[in-house]
Amino acid sequence: MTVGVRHDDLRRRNRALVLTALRASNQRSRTEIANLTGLSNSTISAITSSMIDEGVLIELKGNDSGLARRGRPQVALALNPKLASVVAVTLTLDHVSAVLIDYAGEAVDEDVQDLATQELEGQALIEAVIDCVRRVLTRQRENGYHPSRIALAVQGTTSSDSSSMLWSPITPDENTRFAPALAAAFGVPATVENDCNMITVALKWREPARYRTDFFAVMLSDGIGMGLMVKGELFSGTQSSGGEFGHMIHIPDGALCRCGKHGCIEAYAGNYALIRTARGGSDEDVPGAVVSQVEIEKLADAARASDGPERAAFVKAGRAIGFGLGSLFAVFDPAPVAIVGPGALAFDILEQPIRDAIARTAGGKHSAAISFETEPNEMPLIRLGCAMTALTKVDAEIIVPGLTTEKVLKRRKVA
Amino acid sequence: MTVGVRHDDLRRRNRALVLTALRASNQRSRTEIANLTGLSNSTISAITSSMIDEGVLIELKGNDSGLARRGRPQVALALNPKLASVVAVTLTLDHVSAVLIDYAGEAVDEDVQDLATQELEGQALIEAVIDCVRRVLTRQRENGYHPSRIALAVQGTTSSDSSSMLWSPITPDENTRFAPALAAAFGVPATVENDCNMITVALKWREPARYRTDFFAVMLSDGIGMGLMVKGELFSGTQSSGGEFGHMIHIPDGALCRCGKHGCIEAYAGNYALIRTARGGSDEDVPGAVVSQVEIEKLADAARASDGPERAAFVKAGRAIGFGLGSLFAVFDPAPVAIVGPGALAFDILEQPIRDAIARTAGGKHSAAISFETEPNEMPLIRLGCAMTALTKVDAEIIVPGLTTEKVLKRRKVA
DNA sequence: AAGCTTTTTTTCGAGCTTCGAAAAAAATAA
DNA sequence: TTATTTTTTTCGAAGCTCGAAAAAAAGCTT
Repeated sequence: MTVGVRHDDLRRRNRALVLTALRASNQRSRTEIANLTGLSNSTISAITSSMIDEGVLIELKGNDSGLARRGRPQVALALNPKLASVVAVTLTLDHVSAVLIDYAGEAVDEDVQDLATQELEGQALIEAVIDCVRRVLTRQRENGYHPSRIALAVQGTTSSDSSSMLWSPITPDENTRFAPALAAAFGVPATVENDCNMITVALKWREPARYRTDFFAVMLSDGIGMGLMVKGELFSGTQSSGGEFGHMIHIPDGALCRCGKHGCIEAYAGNYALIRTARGGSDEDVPGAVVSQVEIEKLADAARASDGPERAAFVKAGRAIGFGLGSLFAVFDPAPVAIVGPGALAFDILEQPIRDAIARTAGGKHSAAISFETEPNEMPLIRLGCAMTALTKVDAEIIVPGLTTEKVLKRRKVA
Repeated sequence: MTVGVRHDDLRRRNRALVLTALRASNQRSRTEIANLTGLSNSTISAITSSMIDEGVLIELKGNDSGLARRGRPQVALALNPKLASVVAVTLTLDHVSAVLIDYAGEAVDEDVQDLATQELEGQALIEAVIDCVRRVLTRQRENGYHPSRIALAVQGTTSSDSSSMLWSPITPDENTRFAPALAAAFGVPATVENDCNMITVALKWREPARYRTDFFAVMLSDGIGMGLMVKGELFSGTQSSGGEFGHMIHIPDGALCRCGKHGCIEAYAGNYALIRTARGGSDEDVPGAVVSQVEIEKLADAARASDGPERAAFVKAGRAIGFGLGSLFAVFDPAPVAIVGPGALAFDILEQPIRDAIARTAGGKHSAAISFETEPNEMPLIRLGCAMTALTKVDAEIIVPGLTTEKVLKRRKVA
């Protein structure tokens, strides 16, 4: 049963609203916040003034945005970048990167490292990630940054409690418990999230006009991932990160997938599948090593040039993706689709087969109306999603009224 | 942007909590409600006493539940059945029924009518539904029932604003705008909902222990429907009722479906598909008329008796359902499944093929652990779901503090 | 049967919070 | 320098929840 609403919950909620308004756009005046939230000016005044005292917000002075109007000028409020910081870590095939981000969402410093992820056992992988984070932190310690959270994004399935990477294509190890290890190493809470989910979160922050309430983010790379935004909320699985679009079944008992099962969408549309098909391999050929981006680009160029086996491979892939989307649309209803990742570079070849397939499904009733946007470079999105996920959690601690920021931060240190 | 929380929202929320607690179990004392909601005894006392004044709640006196304990006895509170009423209407193939339900959720009177739905145009169908409702109401008017809402459940897709039936197998008409017509005829708000969604809602009310937060309700009948409960909320589509499990693609460009597309799950597992397959028809045969339940029972008996074409038909159907569930599990993660409707009577033949197929998918990792419960009789569930949906909406009007119940009811009359 | 114990329910004052109105502040316009 | 306009703060009123205390309503004891 949901628990009753007490009096301080009210203040907490409204503090959260103020924080959200400022996260969505770097700076806002009290009056703007009042209009945005529907709360009265006096309430916003009370809330912001206590948040300024706590060091959560700062006034941006001497910041007249050009136009000089009559009347007392609005004074812009902003999140205090020095209040806290978080580390957004991204672990992909052969690379790990850690970015230190201040409370206002600006990147402070970054460390990128090559890593033979496929040859690293779980513990070694964890340590490599920790090292990467440590490098940024030692470099920035003198500047007074003590991050209060670490968010890691990985390719692969993660647990719904954000503690473990359950399975990933980038390493043989299973159920790697990143979160506890990172938490222990740095004395702050840590989470592991699925990369596609982070992309989905990021799209909403970056382009709220286009990606508002309902959309699908499909990641085309070696594997096929997906993130779903449904009714304005990230839709994750009930037990895991969910959204394993690549492992919906395209052809029952069909082509061999990297996951060991047969007929998954990925077994037709993943990079390895494209290569397998284009080179005339059998559907039963065991998925090979990870394909370089250059190779896929060559394949795409060949497909564009002539109607040979390369083009057939892309058509087969598009067909798998299209029928999969059609099935999804039957359950969720049609919604805009963002095609993210390297595969977006070949979307010109994929689009028609995808649309043709969707049109052959009941779910794709209005297939022509479905919008596809492409975004080949997924890394900035993953980082943004990670950063916003972590910062939103910091916000959740800060909104507790009566608890001064120092207390919040101290509590973190102890934990 | 979410709107700020004002002071009276607080009271409204807590009133809602009290109402929910009483809806979930017929009667509860103030102390029980306080413990359940986490609110203080004084608050519950204040809220319930004003709700009693408003006529929303009543005290059940002289109702000592046997055990005589020391101390002042708890006095049971209950929803006042006379406060309001709703009509739950169910429109299925060849039948329409309307049940008058009091505010406490008890059925008062019912009208059932045979109806040649497949031969009725939209307007005639609407009028038949209106007539059915009118019969119950005129019969009960002398007893002082003036329902404040009408909820209609139909087989088929409905719009997400609950105003129209977009498509249904029971009638050739499309986009039948039931809700405005019912609202106009009776002067109260009306909604149209998908039957499977109502079943899903009902399962949660009826067996909260088993069907709590995440489960799938699959309806096996002439068509294949589904309702999803995800994280404790009914999951409906963004534009329509969604959850069109039957029209996820099983075999791309496969068997001809009733919807006109090819390869839908329904084209293998719907009643018409079972008959088509068992009788050695081609996958391209146009789906025939609606199959009687008797005929399907005969088919099931034949399948049980010997390993002939009938059993092959059920295996093919189970395989389609299983692969579909596997794809769903990839997106939502595995969850309990309730098999509802006439098809549940043949579940003994279907279960093994379903489990076999699920086990062949990545989503069905733990296929053996997935629980299936069967419930052949769907009508009571549809009605319960309808009733609870309507009553919950009545609750939402009643919780507005300061607005006396008379005002709420008067407002309804005017509207 | 009267008083005691136990449990539930109500009453009452304190402490928050939000709101509207009025006041104060800070700029431009005249 | 004064008037005007707009933003922000201040202040009192009203509403809500809470804890403590009081009242109510039963069984238990002697």
